[in-house]
Amino acid sequence: MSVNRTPERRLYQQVADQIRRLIQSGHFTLGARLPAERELAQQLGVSRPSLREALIALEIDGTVEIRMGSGIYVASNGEQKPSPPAATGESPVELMDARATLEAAILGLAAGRFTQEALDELRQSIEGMRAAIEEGRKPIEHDRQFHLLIAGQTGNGVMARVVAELFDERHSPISSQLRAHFDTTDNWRCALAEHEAILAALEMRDTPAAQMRMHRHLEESRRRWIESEPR
Amino acid sequence: MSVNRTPERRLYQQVADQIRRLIQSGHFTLGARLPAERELAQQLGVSRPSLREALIALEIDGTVEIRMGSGIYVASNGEQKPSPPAATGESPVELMDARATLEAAILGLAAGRFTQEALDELRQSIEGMRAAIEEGRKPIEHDRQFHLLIAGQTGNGVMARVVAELFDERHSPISSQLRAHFDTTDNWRCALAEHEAILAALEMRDTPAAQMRMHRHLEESRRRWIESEPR
DNA sequence: CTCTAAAATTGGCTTGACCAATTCGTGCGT
DNA sequence: ACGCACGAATTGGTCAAGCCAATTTTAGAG
Repeated sequence: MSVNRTPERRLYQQVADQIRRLIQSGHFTLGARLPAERELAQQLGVSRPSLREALIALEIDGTVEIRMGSGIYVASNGEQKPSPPAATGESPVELMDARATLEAAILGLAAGRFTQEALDELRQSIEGMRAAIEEGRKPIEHDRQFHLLIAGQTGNGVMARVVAELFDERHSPISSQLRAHFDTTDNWRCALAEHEAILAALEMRDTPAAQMRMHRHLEESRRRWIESEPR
Repeated sequence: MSVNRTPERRLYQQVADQIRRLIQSGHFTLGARLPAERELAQQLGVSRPSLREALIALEIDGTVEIRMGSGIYVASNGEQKPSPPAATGESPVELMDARATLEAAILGLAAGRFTQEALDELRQSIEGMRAAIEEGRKPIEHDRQFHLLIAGQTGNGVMARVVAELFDERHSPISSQLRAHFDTTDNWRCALAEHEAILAALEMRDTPAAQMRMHRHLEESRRRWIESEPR
């Protein structure tokens, strides 16, 4: 059962795939211990360092569990990570709805923590956005900064990361290319006005209003996105 | 700039983290080529096979791009996949706080959409969890199913994916390994009771109570996780 | 039958070597 | 002076062998 080597992929990837196939086919059962490194390398016809590289890939994706001195075990059900997240199959509607719900909740947490300095940073982001629009540029970075400044006020890196990831999905190079005509000056002006409304609510310490406005901003952004969809 | 070796983690993980830190600090800029393998191994004070193992981890998570004969390049913006939480310095506290806020918000959206069938599925998940606990097994899959059934009620794939990803970070193979003694039967019984309380609130159509209980469940889970941290 | 210690087995990491792909430098021709 | 081709150098890919450390297994003594 040697590895069928092909030049297109690195050997560790091919070995890792071979081991995954052996697990999926039942040759190695869940929870069972694999042959020792030296034995498995020999069976697969590769060197021990190459096998170790493959095992690292399998450890990272949760397929196996490696215990020094004991052996390599097929991870039990539930420890394997799901397939890498891909925005394929997920519509812009779902993405923007999720952002609306999640960012409104995050804003609710962050609202009580805004210092004057943080409000000033939001103001600067808005002014930068305004200047970019007037120069005919796309203020994507200012848009991103605005959302991340808010998420950052929670002091929670996980929330900030989730907001950043969802924002980047909204503005991934592929989705941006497919909707180049979406980024009109009028649409950015609308977004700017919505950011200003959010900041005004924060300055008034009106958390419910800020949340409602953030929710509305993202629903409006969704509408602008959908309406730009080619027909 | 040698790697500060610690016995708790594999050397390749420590080397990969060190390289990530060098990138984040600007020592290696985006798009730039890293020193050659032999040079970098020497700088970090490890062997070349150990460095290669680290590079595989970095290749898998999208941090670097490896080109045979040419070199190792820091992936440009947009190519980097989200980092595993341990690598980004995100604490379990932040992860669980984020889950508490986000899943309570998602539950608020989902609460009005629960059919009797969906409530029955939640009940089945709880019964399966109870049976697993009584058999001395870790009901991780039932735990995951419970949270994903709720997120799935929103009909929004993005929300479901975010919940799944955050759940899997909580239960990644690495974090599970480091806290093997966390998964006690008593702790799982507490989690089961909390799941039951959430379901009871949903059955009573009491959305605020369901949200409050979900929030409390995840804060309790965080407390159980933190208290299991070795001192 | 139990316990302890040694041996064996296992993974972790290193050194060193050779192969293959890419890049760079040099020399020659136009 | 520029372009092209070829060889050298540099780069990553893979391998063999060895030693260290943790865990498991086995054998012997009580």
